[in-house]
Amino acid sequence: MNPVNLKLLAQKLNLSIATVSRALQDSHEVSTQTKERVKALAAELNYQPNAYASSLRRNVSKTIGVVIPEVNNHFFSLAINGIEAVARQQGYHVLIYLTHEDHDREADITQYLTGGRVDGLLMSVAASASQDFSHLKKLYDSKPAIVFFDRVCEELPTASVTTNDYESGYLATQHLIEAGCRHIVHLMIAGNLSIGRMRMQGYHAALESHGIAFDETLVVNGSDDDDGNTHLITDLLRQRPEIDGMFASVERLAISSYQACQALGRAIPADVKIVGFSNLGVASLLNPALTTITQPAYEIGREAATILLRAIEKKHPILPSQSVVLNSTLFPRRSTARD
Amino acid sequence: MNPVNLKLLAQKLNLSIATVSRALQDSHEVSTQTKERVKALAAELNYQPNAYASSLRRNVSKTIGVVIPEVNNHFFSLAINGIEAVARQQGYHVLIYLTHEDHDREADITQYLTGGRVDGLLMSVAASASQDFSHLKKLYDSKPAIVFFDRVCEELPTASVTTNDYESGYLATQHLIEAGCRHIVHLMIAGNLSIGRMRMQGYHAALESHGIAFDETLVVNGSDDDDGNTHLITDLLRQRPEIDGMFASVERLAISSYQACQALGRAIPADVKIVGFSNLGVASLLNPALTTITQPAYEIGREAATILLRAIEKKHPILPSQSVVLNSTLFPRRSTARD
DNA sequence: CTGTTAGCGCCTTCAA
DNA sequence: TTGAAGGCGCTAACAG
Repeated sequence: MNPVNLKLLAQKLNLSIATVSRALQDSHEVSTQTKERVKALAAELNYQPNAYASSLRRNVSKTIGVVIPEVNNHFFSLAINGIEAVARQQGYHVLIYLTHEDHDREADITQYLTGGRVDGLLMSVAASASQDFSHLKKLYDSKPAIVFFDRVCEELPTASVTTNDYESGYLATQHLIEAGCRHIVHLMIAGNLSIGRMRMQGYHAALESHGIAFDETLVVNGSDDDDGNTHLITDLLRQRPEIDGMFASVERLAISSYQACQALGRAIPADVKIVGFSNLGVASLLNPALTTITQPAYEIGREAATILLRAIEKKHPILPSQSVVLNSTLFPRRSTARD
Repeated sequence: MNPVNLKLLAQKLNLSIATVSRALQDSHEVSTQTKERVKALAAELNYQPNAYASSLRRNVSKTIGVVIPEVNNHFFSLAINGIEAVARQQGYHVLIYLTHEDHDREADITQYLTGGRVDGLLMSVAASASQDFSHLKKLYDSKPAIVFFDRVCEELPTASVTTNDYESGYLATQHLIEAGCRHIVHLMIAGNLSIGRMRMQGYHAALESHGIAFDETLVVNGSDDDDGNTHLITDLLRQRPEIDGMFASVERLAISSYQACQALGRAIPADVKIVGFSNLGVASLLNPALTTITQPAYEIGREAATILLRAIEKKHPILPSQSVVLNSTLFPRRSTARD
């Protein structure tokens, strides 16, 4: 299969490569006729410019990278949808990398990404126990624009798109308190995540302002082992029958908490009330009492991509002041066909 | 920020670019000492080869593309997980493109992809009404290796990774029949999909072999509008009170069917029994009666990526005979902590 | 309006 | 074992 490149087109048309190139870019300095001729042949031969040659020459790749912990997670899926929509609209390609919450993997990935492969990066950091962000700093120094979303690395002076996590945590907890709960478990994901801290602080503050003592033993650190989490919660519920409420700061923990209650035969919401983060429409179907907090995941993706691409196009650096905080939707009931 | 490239390294080391290049590739024809020197400096300056220059020169990109309808869908999320795992392990990058079930969009995307941007392509075709695969044929002729997964374009002589859809459809329907159902709705996604046809044929055959007449009016073609689907099903259930079973060939239709029953106050499984494809663990939590068929999505992704990358690496063409059919898991109950 | 030329950064003959 | 040179395909000066 002989390659269809500018040289071939030029030969067939008795033109120079440069003219063909210009014609295909609708340059003003090419006669309308030759433009037509060139484009006609290009279409006929199904010419497609070599992206790598072009990237090499112009030093831009029209490609962004998305680095996230998992894709098998409704929040990130929806975010990718938003990212892809914006990228596509602006002619950008999207490379995807999954860290699986692994710090070393994340470091590996960011390492590769310093090679000019991407013009910019959208990132949600892995929930590693370590506080070591040296790989991110290296990446940041190297070149590409970075915008964080949801899970932020606060040590880099760049923009981020997040949700009102503190407030959500506060309201979720307050909701439980107002519903009569006095012994509220906080289910959070292990690791050192900005969002985890914020939600935790909201939980803490809500307890305090309602005169309920913070009980450290009611805080559960989940892992990425769902069954393990369910066991953890089941055991806690068994040992502490006074528990009457749970605030799950991650979707899968909300589901685990639901399963734990089922396993023990404790009724929801009669015995235990649950409020959980969930970006999955179905979760609220599980039980009308499983109150949910939904993040605007798609919009987060769109917003983050928009900020990033704007900066790339205009060659502006990205400043922390461009950060955006969106609001989660609290306590919606998923409408059924009959509402 | 001055770029760290071979030239720079060569200058600093008083070596030629060629030697530096060879040293970094562990070429046999470079002395151990200079290799050390080169690598040391490269590490110190955090040298990262320019991927585009390399791709241009070697005419391989170490990049594969994944073209799927949606990412916000457990099946595809899981598949991507599998794909990414294999790709990463073999040093490949993954570009992602979403068609949103739109034929024109799919054509656009495949058009871009003929430019040598990817060495290969994993694809699950959009559920368009049209039978027009000319864009795929063009792509196929152009160069990159293609492996289809789940949703196949049967007109291209390449490999695919699918599941036993006919059998699943048959067994699902048989399950309902054996449970006493006589008026079984088939909920399928609109469009011209290989998997839809296979599952439909299974449904059809099961009815036939159990002496139940096929009733065309019990086949519902859903769209990608979930609420619309729920309404559609609700209306059907209202008009045809004799309906006692539903087979949903897509996850979201399973959920819609559940919601429709709820809306009408029809008990599951007492009044209506449902069997549905679902790759989402939670779905079976909805109701123990919502029996599920689960595809090995992660393995499908792994398998498809493995076939593709093997072909790329060995520069073998991909043959239809390399196709793989994996088995879905039928009727599992998601185990709870207490099982 | 069109052609010539000079690279982008890298790899790979060929020659020393 | 190393260096010099050419070129992957494309773009962007600079000439004409």
